[in-house]
Amino acid sequence: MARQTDIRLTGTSYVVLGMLDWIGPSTPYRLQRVLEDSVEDFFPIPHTTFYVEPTRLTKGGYLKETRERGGRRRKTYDLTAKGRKALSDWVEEPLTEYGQFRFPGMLKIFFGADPSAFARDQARHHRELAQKFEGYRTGIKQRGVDVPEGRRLVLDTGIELHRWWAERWQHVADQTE
Amino acid sequence: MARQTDIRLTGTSYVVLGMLDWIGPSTPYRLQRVLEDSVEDFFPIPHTTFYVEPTRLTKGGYLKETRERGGRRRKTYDLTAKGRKALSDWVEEPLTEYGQFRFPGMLKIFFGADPSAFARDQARHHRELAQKFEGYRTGIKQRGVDVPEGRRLVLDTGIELHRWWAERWQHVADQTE
DNA sequence: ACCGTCATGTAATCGGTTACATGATTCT
DNA sequence: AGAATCATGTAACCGATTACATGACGGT
Repeated sequence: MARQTDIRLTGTSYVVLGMLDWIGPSTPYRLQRVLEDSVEDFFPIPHTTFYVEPTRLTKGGYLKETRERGGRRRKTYDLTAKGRKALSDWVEEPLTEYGQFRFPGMLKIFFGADPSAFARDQARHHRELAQKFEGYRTGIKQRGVDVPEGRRLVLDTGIELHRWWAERWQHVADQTE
Repeated sequence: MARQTDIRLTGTSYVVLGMLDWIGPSTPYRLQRVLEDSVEDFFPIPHTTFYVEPTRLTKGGYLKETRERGGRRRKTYDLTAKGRKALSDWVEEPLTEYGQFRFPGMLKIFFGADPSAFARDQARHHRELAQKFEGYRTGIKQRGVDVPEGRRLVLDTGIELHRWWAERWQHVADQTE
């Protein structure tokens, strides 16, 4: 077995582990695309991180990497036993953190910016995201796919959340113009 | 004038600049305390960063630092003209980013955790925060303090947001036990 | 055959975080 | 006087981001 370095597992790490467990062996690109359509809302990750983080995880022994011979010479990652174990440990562990928000717009308003300059655009953004995920939900329902309760719950929350923010920004826009 | 290093201004930088503009010359500790009671919700920052970031900003020429002689030898920071300018530029600039969420709890649920283990606690957390900020709002109203519209708006949004999340987690708790 | 975009990465930087430490003040 | 907690910092690490770059593929 290759020498392993000790690495710390971060939220990002668990996203990678979790997604590999969910969708099976994947390339960084695929991980990124699937993230966009699933939990990006609750844990955004830039695309390059998917080329960096799996390397780390491989060094730590949580993943194994295989590389395509020809063509794009893609790297594909898969969970090792250690990776699978780490993931399920994390899932079982009690949750110690609370959610966080990062809203530069609110910051700007707080420090004096005029919301009417951007509130409408922010509203549109959240409305679009709500619609996108609603589309997924409808698709799932129509095709009668069996989705685990947890995932349904997260999807629902995402939809409601974006709706809420869309309304909120709309409210701000209406009030301030 | 002291030699200035070029530094990039981040969200954190603008929080520091904005708060100094708002509450006047302050120590790191004070900045941190005031943050907790204001925009922490929309931009969380750990306490040590308030001892580091102002140093950076001072190097960049955005702040000036004065140090207490005796006692705790506190450092107090204040805006320079450059700092004030940077802040107002940022306030005027169009907003290019959208809000982000980071909810490890949702992540865990998505990857299979049992929400009933922590949903109730998460709900309590958000309920408490909602109450805390409601307290501020009531206080402001009762004392008839004149708060700029933007700040009122952000405060309101914070309250509603935490209420929403409290209800949401409560809903999750009720559904899954 | 060319063009656009899809896809895949590397390298370097640096901001944020963690871990550690200790002095000052307040409370009992 | 002693305990508790309030307050103030430093140092080092490292994960995430930014900037850069280029090859593969699909469409026309």
